Amino acid sequence: MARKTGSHSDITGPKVREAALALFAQHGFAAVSMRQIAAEVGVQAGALYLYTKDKQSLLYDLMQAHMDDLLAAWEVEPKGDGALAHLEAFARFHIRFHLERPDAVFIAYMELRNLSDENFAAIEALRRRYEGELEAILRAGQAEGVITAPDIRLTTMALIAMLTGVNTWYREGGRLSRDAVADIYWDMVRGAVGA
Amino acid sequence: MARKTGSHSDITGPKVREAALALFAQHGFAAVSMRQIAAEVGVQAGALYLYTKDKQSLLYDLMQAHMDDLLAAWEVEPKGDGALAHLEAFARFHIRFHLERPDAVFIAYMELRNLSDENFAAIEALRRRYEGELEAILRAGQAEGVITAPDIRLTTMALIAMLTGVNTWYREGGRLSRDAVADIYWDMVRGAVGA
DNA sequence: TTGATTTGAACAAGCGTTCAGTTATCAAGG
DNA sequence: CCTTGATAACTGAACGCTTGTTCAAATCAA
Repeated sequence: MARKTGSHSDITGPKVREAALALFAQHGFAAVSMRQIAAEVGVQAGALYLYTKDKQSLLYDLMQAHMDDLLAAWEVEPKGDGALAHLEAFARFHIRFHLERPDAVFIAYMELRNLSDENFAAIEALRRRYEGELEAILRAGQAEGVITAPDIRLTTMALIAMLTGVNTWYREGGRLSRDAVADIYWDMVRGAVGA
Repeated sequence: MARKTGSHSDITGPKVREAALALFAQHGFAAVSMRQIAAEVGVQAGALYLYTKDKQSLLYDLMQAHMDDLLAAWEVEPKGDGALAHLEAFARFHIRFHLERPDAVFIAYMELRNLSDENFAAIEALRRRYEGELEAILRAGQAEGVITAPDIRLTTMALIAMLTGVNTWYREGGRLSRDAVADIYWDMVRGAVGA
């Protein structure tokens, strides 16, 4: 039976994932060794295998948890009435959510090629589900006649790239607050879809 | 005196860079070994060191060559009259140039963290020069009163992210031709800057 | 005492890089 | 046209180190 209090595994487990997340984001999955992760946690390399099957699973678990968080958070996000309000909610949500966890976002975009085939397929499916959310909003907007876009699928990809791009340059404590950035990006999104 | 014809180094040198480009793009810099590159070229690992100082320089040379190509190609690109024509030229050029060399683009975006500090600074400087080109166009457009953007620097980053994003989903022989994609993206760019 | 947790050493394999030695290629001389 | 000598191009083995992973033994908390 698992120990309730004072159990180290309840502490070490999360610490392993946190350390792996930070190190993978900084140096890249392939460039980080299990010994580096272990050192960050304060443990010997062998102990990591009590918390992960292998290095590949460690990466996959991080990415999967991130995508699950993303989809779950969007599901409960207030969305307002009408396609345009829906679109604004999505843009603001996307920027906020991604700026709150830059390491996980970085890994989810950069380390796809280090996943095994099955793991890659699983993550890709989650990503497509998220893209599908935006795509549905745009189609609704088209049906309502509040947006004009010649190719919804293309617009979806363009908007996601633009919004995710914030992570590449935004620095905490910089010129603009997150809300100010979201305001400006929402304006650009609206313009791009002709609304 | 260097031999003129039949010299293998004139062939092997480029082959090394081509193989490294393809392998780095597919698996990532850190995940590719010198022996893998050598095998792709059809040579033993030691022979690579006749063509590159070390693995790090190989990466840097690829990225530098790519950025130089980019800046040189934009310099000679016909740009039309007025800021709006200029902006359209940039958008179409960016998409075309990037779609023509997806491997180099991928590496230039994904492997920055595997560069040494000096090499990173050098590549970043080139990237900023390119971003500066777009930024200057947007400022001119603002001065001419043909675009409306509350923050030019932000708009620059947003547009570049959106345009570069094409590389993540475009597949040769897909639904849309490159020109069709460029048409649609140019429409979105124009909308995003309120023109 | 029990069982979860961690150590520390070991494993075979692979890493980037170097270098003495071998092979291939061309220019010059006969 | 053939041989020779020079050198560019490359091999193959070796260097010291690091890699992911396993596991018997030690340590720890309850």
